[in-house]
Parts: sequence; C-alpha cells; structure tokens
Amino acid sequence: MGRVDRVIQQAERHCKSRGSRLTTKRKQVLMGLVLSNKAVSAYELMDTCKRAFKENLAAMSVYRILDFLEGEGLVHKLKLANKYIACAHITCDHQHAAVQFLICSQCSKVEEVHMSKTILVELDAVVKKVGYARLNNQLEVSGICWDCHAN
Amino acid sequence: MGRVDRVIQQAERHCKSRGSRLTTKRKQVLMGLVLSNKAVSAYELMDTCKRAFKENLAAMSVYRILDFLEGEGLVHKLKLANKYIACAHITCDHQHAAVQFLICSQCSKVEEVHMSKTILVELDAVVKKVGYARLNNQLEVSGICWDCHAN
DNA sequence: GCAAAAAATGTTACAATGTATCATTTTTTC
DNA sequence: GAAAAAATGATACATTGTAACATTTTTTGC
Repeated sequence: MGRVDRVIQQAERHCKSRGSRLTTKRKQVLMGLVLSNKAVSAYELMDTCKRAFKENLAAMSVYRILDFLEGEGLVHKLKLANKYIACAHITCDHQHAAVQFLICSQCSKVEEVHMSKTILVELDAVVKKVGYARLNNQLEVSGICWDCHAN
Repeated sequence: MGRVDRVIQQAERHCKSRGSRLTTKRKQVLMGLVLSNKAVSAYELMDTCKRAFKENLAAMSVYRILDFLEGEGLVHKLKLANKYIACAHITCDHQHAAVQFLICSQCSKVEEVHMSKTILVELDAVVKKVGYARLNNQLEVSGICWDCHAN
C-alpha cells in the first residue's frame, strides 16, 4: 500500500473515531495535499484536485474543507506562507500537542520538526513575561532550505 | 518633544547618515505607523495618512515606501499578520541584528522582545540540523495578549 | 544655471488570498 | 419517510499585494 493510501486509511479511521465524516471531496483535498508534498495555497490545491480527480471545487469549498481538516488535526495552516500542508504524522498514531515548522521562503518546502522541551519552555517563559499566551502551540520559522540556498 | 517627533528626528539622522532620503511622504507613512502603536495593514496606513495628513497615497506608493523603510530598518513587516509596524528601537541608537515579535492574533498589538541568546542558538541548531538556514533573523510568534485573553 | 541621469511618485490594471451570504443537495435521525 | 442537520454550490465581494509604464522631483556633472 502506498504512502497516500496509508494516510487516507488512517485519516478515515481518525475521523470515524471522532464521529466526523471524511467525505469524498474532503478525501480528495487531503490527497491533493499529500501528493503535493509541500505547502500549497488553496488555489493551487483547487487546480491539483481538478487535474488529479476531475473535481471542480470552488475556492469557498476548498477553504471550508481545509478548515474541517485543520480542525481534525490532519492539516496545518501555515500563516507565514498563506499555505496549507498535510500533517506529517497522520500515519503514526502519535499525537503531538505542539508543532514546529520550518518553511522555505523560496520553494515552500516544509519540515515539521520537534524542538526540545527546553526551547519551548524558555520561549513560553518569554511570551508570558510580556503578558502574552501562545496559541495553538504552533511555531512557524521562516528560512531557506539547502537546495534553494545552493542556487 | 513628543515621542513621534523624537522618532522622526532620529529616523532623519539615520537616513542622512546612510545617504538615503526620508522624503515628506516617507515621513508621513512612518509617522502613521508610530501613531498607530500596533501592527497595521498597508491599506489601514493609507487611511491613517489620509486622515492625519490629508495625503492621498496610492496603495502602490504605500507598499513602496514600506519597502524602503524596511530596508532602512525603521519598519518591520510581520508576515504572520500581513501587517507592518514601526521598529521599537528607532530612538535608542542600539542596533539589533535579531528581532523577535509577539503578535496578538486578535488585536494586532505587538511586542518587540529580545530573547536570550540560548534560545536563538538552540533554535538555529534545530534549523541547521534539518538543512535550513534562518533568514533575516526575524522570529514571529503568534499569541494572544492579556487584554484580549481576559475578554 | 542647465541638461542628462537618477530617484521618487502617480496611474492603471490586475493577481492572489480569503470570506459573507444565501441556495441547494446530501445525509442522518427519529 | 419527513424533519433536522451537515455538506456543498454559487455569487459576489473584501483584502492584500504587484506589474508595467508614465510623470514628477531631485541630484549630478559640466
């Protein structure tokens, strides 16, 4: 079974266990994201679905479906790039309460990394000191990947 | 001398010493930002300049001027929020090679903080480990400020 | 001082991202 | 199988940002 199929299968299990529905179109959007293998915009995703599944989704629908998938924890929205990416940990049951992303500002390739507790604890201490609270435990770091850096 | 005037005076010195020109309109845009006292969008800034200085700047001009001011280090672009903010350290001569922002995702209030070297060194180590390099040394952290949190 | 060059700004048109609103279809529930 | 709920369609529009070319203003070299 290929990578994409495994993701979809696991996503289906995930939704079932949460009492939500992974409809055909939601499945297609998720597959489109997995196939892309990098962060893509909602409109790029629209095109992918059109090409790959002959599915003409309106922008509105794509955004709604992305919201749903994000709510399920299957997709992450990268606000630094205004793009979306499939969660890298759908197939490993392992729940992650915190996510950190490195985003290549040139090619939109994304690494979903795990930072040490130390960093995050220190970070949250700074945040708290100035009277803020970090939301949704998502940290986005902009950078440039090795491939783009070489060119 | 008020806060705004001191910022403008220092910005003028800064540009002079770098051989660049802080024209009237650039000054107005910077003043608009300082007056706002939070992150604002380019279009909000357009309106501010219209109200405060009867200056009808086109969006294009505002973006160009913001680019200029960012190049001078007088303004920061917050990509997490698609907004702009005046550098908090214009009046203190102190150059800062690295900046970190806490952005309230609700009210766009921004704190420009200084994180410990430890955090940043560890962060860059993680970044390097997965083959990325951090750009422009700007870290943006999304959160919620105390005022918004209380409501 | 003045023409040529450079810098700044104006103008128009448009691209990209995202949402509000109401209509319709599909699915579930009782 | 009808009523309720969930999902999707469709239209129109708001927001953020840029490309391309024209005009104005400022500087530079003589």
